[in-house]
Amino acid sequence: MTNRLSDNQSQLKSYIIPLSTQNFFISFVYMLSKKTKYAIKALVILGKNMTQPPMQIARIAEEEHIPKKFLEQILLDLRNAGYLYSKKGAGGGYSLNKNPEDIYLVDILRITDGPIAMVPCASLKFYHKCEECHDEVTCGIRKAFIDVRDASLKVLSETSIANIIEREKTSIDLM
Amino acid sequence: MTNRLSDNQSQLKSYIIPLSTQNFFISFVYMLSKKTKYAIKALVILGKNMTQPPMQIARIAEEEHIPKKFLEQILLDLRNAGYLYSKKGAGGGYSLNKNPEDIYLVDILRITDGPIAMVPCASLKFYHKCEECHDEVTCGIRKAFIDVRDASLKVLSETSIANIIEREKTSIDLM
DNA sequence: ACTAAGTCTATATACTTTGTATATTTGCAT
DNA sequence: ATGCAAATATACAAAGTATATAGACTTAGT
Repeated sequence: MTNRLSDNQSQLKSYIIPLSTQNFFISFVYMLSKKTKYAIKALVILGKNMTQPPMQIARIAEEEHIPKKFLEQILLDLRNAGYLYSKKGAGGGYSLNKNPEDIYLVDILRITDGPIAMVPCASLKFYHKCEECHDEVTCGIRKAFIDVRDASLKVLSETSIANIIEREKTSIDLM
Repeated sequence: MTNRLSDNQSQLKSYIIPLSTQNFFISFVYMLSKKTKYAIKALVILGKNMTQPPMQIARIAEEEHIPKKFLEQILLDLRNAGYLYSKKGAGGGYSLNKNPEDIYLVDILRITDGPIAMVPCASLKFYHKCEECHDEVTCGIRKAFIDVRDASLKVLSETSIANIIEREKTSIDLM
């Protein structure tokens, strides 16, 4: 095993490819959707608005640079999930239906983007079988991504809208 | 703040929406791409093949039910990144260029899917500014997702192809 | 020289997200 | 009661991306 390796290692030299021919199209798609970003932003701004009358979609859209019609749909989802209160008619608008301390990132993500796990077979709330999978019970990939899910789930379940608002008061330069 | 809340709470009842009208189109897109899944599978099968001669693309494709032409591109990426050794001509094929113990999920993801973080402004290797961001230094969302990134990064940096192969020998029913 | 493999570039297809348009409903204010 | 302000609902258009396929080229073994 190891002699094969060192053999390969030495032969590799002739296979070094110049950077210019590498594929630079990076996929950013498994990242947070704009929908989710907008949702968090709306909840944050409404969380800061707790003592005020309901805030209109138009105003949130303007302040956060979100397309109004798109935001409407997002707020509707959050409302149907019980996180927002809405009032129609003149003087109407949206406000939080829970305390900012009680709205966690994990809840929002599940409403707007769906599963937290990176593979469907590792999802708690949106589980479904991977098509290509030979045997899910022994699948090592699945096990690895269950661990990943647990790690990110922990953070997402501990971070509330209130936390985010609180943290906006301090600066960071750490990365 | 709290009296407004309880007020909202009581008014909510009239706003309960039947499930049937809710949006059931769940986004599965920020999940692992097929490209990455195929990459991991290929590395795993090659990891089990360490003592054998190079394995042909066609064979990997067949065993793992991966479209051959698509797999070609993926293996090429992995090879250009130094993880695979390839040999042309008769008797050619692919083999690992590192020990399975030394190939980590985080490396593979960065080659095939790009960033680990869920927002570009929280990415270590693929950082770029969020367009919509007012002030990155105080952004609470960014801070939260730096924490998420660190959590999943830890697991992805600890899990190697060898770990995955090892774990395939045991069953789990835990979720 | 022939054949078996990987390499490279371009392009087609399908699917999602993102954003827009239009019509409708609800409720406040006068 | 009427008009206006706001949310609700549904459908659809636009843009972008992943996924897959095609074909010509290069390299190496026999």
